[in-house]
Amino acid sequence: MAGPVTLQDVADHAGVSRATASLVLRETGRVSTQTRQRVTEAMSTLGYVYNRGAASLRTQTANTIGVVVTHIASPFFGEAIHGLETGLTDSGYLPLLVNTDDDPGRQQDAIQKLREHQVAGLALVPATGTKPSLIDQLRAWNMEHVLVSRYIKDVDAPYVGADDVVGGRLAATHLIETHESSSIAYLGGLPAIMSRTDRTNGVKQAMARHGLDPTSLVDVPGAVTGAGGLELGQHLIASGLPLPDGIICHSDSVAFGLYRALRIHGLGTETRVIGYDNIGGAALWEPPLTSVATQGEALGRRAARMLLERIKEPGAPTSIDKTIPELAIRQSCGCP
Amino acid sequence: MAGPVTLQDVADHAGVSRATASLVLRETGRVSTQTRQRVTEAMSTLGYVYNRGAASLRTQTANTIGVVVTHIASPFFGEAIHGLETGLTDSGYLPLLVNTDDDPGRQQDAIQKLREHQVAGLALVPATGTKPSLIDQLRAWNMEHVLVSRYIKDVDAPYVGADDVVGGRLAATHLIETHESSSIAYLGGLPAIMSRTDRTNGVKQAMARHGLDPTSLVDVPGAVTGAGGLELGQHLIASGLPLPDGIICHSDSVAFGLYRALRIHGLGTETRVIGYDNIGGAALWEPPLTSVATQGEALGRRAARMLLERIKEPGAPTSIDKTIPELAIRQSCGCP
DNA sequence: AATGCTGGGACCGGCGATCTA
DNA sequence: CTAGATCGCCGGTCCCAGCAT
Repeated sequence: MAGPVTLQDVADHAGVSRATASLVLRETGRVSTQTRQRVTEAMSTLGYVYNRGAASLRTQTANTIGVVVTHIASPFFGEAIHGLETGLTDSGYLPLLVNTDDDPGRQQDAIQKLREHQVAGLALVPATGTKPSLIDQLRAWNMEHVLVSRYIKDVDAPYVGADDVVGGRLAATHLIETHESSSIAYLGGLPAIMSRTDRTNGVKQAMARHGLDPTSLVDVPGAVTGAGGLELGQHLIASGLPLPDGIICHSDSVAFGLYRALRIHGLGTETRVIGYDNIGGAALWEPPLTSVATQGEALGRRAARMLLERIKEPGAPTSIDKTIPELAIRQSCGCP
Repeated sequence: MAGPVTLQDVADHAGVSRATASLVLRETGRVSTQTRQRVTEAMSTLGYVYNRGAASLRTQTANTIGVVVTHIASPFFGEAIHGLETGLTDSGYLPLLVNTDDDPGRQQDAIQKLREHQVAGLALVPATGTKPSLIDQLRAWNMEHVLVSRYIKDVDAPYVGADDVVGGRLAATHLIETHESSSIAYLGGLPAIMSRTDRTNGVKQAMARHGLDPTSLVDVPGAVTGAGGLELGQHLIASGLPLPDGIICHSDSVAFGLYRALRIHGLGTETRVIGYDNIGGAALWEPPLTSVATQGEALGRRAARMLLERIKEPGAPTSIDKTIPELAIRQSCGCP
């Protein structure tokens, strides 16, 4: 009646010792078929449930992974988390999920908590303003970790993400080569994050290669959300300056917001727009949104794989996995 | 060097017993200020980390909650998970997240795993085809649970969701009263889920009340995704029948897909559309999408609250929390 | 004698090195 | 050499006894 069924109960019921029951449980060691069967039977008749916490305590290993994310509800991170979850559970791990709302303080608290839970590793989308010392801490704590989708300047840490320089270049090159854009804007994204710097650098590279002045890039940082895109779009229009020929948005959501702003002012078809991440909704947008495909779900799966490899091989050198994105060309860029 | 710092190490360093150190840790019992300080100091100089697993083993209580979801990356569940995570972490709990892809088998596996982790409770979006016996099991296992956003027919279980009958009625009433729709379709959503039945019933109620034949409802079940909406929309158009005056979609994503289908055939403004859930992107859509607001994030927070209450008071009677949704009126329904 | 603090040691539920028949 | 048993251990928690005031 009272308390859970323990391995001792199973052993008693089967007339063997705890140790033997444990061997049966883990399908290891040498146990006769008869004994094995008796134990297995006892387990099911008693309704035994393995206590992973007790085992973890003894073996000093956990099968949980901390997943710390800045914006749990954003479409892109939704896809990335999906891939991460798949990769982890496929290997018998379980993610402990925490949202930081991009606040380094909450991030620190979260990591502390996860440490108390003795997670086997940490997949981290670092909040803007994360100090390099965090990585030093993680290393000092022997906490295996992988940064996902955002990295920290001049810090040597395992990383999985898209190659954002290429992403920016791809988008700009298409606008310039195919659509003869001569003035370009980059809209949205917090200025402090490296992926934004990389992308704008990629854009500038493309501009320079095609004889455009890179300093002419209209660089408008801001939130990464749809609301952010709307606001930035309103600003851009209200500035009174002529609209850039091509606008590259920091995310598809920003592009959606931008379109709302354009439409409010009857400018829905006045410029060419490219989004970023190619989330599921991009293809349904009107006009169907051309977007730099970073493949969130695959990215999440790769992050899981890298993290699990590092857990298996703790001494491994830090590896960087920057996938080359592709441009999903649709109509918002002006293509027919 | 070897192994983690334990409470014993802290006690030794501070010159007290483990028990005393433990009292300091938990800020309970009577410990002199001096002793407390010495212990606290020892903890920080040694870099002590609380081992929650060990504590959980002894106290037979966990502070993790299983969160089992059908579609981790869908915008609506993203918002709901966000609220859930907020509610849980605010109370010192941590969510163990598992995705089922709407597969009851994977769901069963997931719950088994979570049981082995001795989670304190379970927030479950039941996969379609979940048998009522699952709830019996949960009860027999003394596993506190709350169903989120989907419930199971004729099963008495704690539930947090929107009142879908009202939701359906709200949408249909608006189409009929304000826009004089006389033919209505309900698009998307798996036929087996109760929330869909509730919504279509609400729609039929509204039709009957306004002198329309409820059996004339064009009922088109299907996937809840944007791709699903696109496919169903294509079908609807290809059927050659005249387009219904008003189309209520099972989710905003379905509505997005439907619009793509309409636009492919140049019918983008030929009917009135209402979505469901009012996700963040609905307001940005062209035309801005009228949608039944179920408030995913608040729903998640309420689910967390109910679950935590049940954990605190295990004997409590099952409560049902059906929030009355509101209609977020924009332009897709034909409003100016 | 009562009160306030601290120490000893038995747990929780598995694991695994060592030992026995 | 094999099937199986013994028992201490992982790192906290908490009851109970002890000791100082």
